[in-house]
Amino acid sequence: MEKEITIYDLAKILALSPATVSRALNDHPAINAKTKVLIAEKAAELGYRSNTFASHLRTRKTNTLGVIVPRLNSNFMSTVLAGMEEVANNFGYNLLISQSLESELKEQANAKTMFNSRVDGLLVSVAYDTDSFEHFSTFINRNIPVLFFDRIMNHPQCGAVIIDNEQAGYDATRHLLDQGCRRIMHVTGDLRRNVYADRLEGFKRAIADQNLPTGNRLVISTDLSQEAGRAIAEQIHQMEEKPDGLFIANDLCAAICLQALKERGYVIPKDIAIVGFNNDPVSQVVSPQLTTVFYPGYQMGKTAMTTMIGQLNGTKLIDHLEPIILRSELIIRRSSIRLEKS
Amino acid sequence: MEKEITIYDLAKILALSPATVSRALNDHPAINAKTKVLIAEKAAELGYRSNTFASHLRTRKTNTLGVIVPRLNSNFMSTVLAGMEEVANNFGYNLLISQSLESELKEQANAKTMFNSRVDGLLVSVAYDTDSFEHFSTFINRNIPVLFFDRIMNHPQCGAVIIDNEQAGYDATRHLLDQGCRRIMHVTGDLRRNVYADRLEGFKRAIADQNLPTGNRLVISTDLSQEAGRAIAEQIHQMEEKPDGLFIANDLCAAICLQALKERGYVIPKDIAIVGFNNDPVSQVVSPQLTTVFYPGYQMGKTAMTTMIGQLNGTKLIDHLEPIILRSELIIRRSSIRLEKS
DNA sequence: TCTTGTATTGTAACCGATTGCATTAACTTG
DNA sequence: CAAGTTAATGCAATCGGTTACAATACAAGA
Repeated sequence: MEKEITIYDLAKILALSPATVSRALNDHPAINAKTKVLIAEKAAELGYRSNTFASHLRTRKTNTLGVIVPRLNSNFMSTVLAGMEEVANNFGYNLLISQSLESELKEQANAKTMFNSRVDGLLVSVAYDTDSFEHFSTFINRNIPVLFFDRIMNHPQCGAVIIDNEQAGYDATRHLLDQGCRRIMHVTGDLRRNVYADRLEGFKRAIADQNLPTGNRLVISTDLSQEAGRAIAEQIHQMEEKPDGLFIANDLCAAICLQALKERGYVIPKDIAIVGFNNDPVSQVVSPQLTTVFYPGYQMGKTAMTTMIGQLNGTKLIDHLEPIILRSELIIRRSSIRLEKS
Repeated sequence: MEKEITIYDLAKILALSPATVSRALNDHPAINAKTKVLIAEKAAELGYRSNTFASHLRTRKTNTLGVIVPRLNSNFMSTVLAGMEEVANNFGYNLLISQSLESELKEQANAKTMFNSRVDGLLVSVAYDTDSFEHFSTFINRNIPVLFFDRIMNHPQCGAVIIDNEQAGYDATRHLLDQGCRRIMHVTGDLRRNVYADRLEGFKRAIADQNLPTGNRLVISTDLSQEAGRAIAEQIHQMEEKPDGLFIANDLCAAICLQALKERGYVIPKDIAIVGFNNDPVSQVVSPQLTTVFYPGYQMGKTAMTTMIGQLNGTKLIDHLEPIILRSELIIRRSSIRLEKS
């Protein structure tokens, strides 16, 4: 079990040439079926494993895909990754995963690492504060496919997998309106990110549909952190005209806010109805349980990876790059129910 | 920006030999400082990037480390990974991350992939149901270092980074006892895993210290899932002699259980005091907030990675493999406070 | 001046798999 | 039976760095 054995060893033992061994192992049609079996058996017996570096060096393919996400520690992201991994594994691809920790700088560094590792493709959900596209152009210029998911950048040569955030924002807001809310506040993230900008659009459309004022006074852009949740509660507490509905674009932030509001004596949902986003486990743990939007993470991961691999194999056309839109769904729980169903 | 340039190109342009270029780029001492600068500048100018495969093929090192974790989607794990990534990046290592999803089979498949990718080292937190060590021996046999963290396997040739779970279990239980609990139930995971077995030991020691019976009737082994949390609440509800304290080895499970108990009319902590484990964000979102044990995830990731890289560089002795024990800390919150401090 | 030492650079053989271009053997066909 | 096919295998160059072992140049010491 010590020395690594190569196709040359196999060739020598079987009195064949390395070329034949190589072809046999790759199931090349020109090789006799019996020879293939013979070689395969010997390879298994001796514990042969292909040296991927020699192979990559020669073929100029790494069978490795890079994935850059803002953070790993959300239920959503790790579910996405599980989906990606499943598909990637099935197709014999490895995943090089890294987190940008919501910083463009780190994201650039990660991209550079991926580039130097010569990934065959890159899947990205961009950081909070990313403005530049430059660290991705590097890939585009070398014809390495880049696919965005969830938090996307618009670029004609990049694919994208998303949910319909505008519609989800609309549905969430509409639900609050249906529950009788007339003064709805929306807490969102960085509006450079499509997910937040789109949800805001949906929010505005729902408000406008009811002929209510759509001013920006009730829209607050934060980093959606736990601290932000607390700060929002405090801010509401200080307001003269308090909102009666609250749509927060992140469950954990919403849950913390909900709790902080309760501590200040507000009754949820009577005083303020709340809707979150993502269907994170926390949404089921707060009381009252949080109404939220289900995000199909696993599906998103699978779809993104399938698309990427399809593109690499040339199965999918490279120029057909309409974003792929997955379905999300409003999950209604007690934090927003003010009217019993008639 | 199209063609990849190599050290041969650089050599030709600068009228030097490839060997000199290679050495210069690797900062070899034998190369004249001025030559180095010259080469470095030209390399930068032309956008040269080293072909890692050629390099790996020759050096038989991949500069890639494998990480296998049960799941990515816990606050704890992603924090650990962030710590690992930081250190790995600093030392120029890449990370190949995969999740076993708590299944030994998947873990074995992951290990195999890692092996075939020729990782220089492997960091593992083992799955729930892993019994066999075989998929790790493969590495040991080839002298590839394996380091366990958090959920470890005992093996003389493997390093380990853990917290003192026994002590943490003791502290948690002791706290409940100090709050007047006399009938404490412990909900734990698979006892083949050190983290759960050790916490149970601590639990038993604390109970025994008070001369209370340490029978196993009040110890329940589950998968610590959300469903398990609900099931436990139901089970307690059915019991004749109900516990007055509950120590659950996982925050999310504990939070769900707490809520389910509340729904059945129990008052927390008056009827039942509850302590969780991990200091997951959910612990701050339930009400009352959950007493828990802080787990130094980031630190654990950094320590594990530093140890691994030290071993690879030969800085650390390979046979000095005492487990490294990090400090954890009981965080007391309202879910367990029955006696005001005197 | 000749020898020895030091600093710097070059030569060429690897690492292990892949693949275009033969080559050989076996089989058809006229 | 010769010529032409087809099937199976081999030869050798290639991918791009790395590194043991020279080779060269120049300075210092004898």
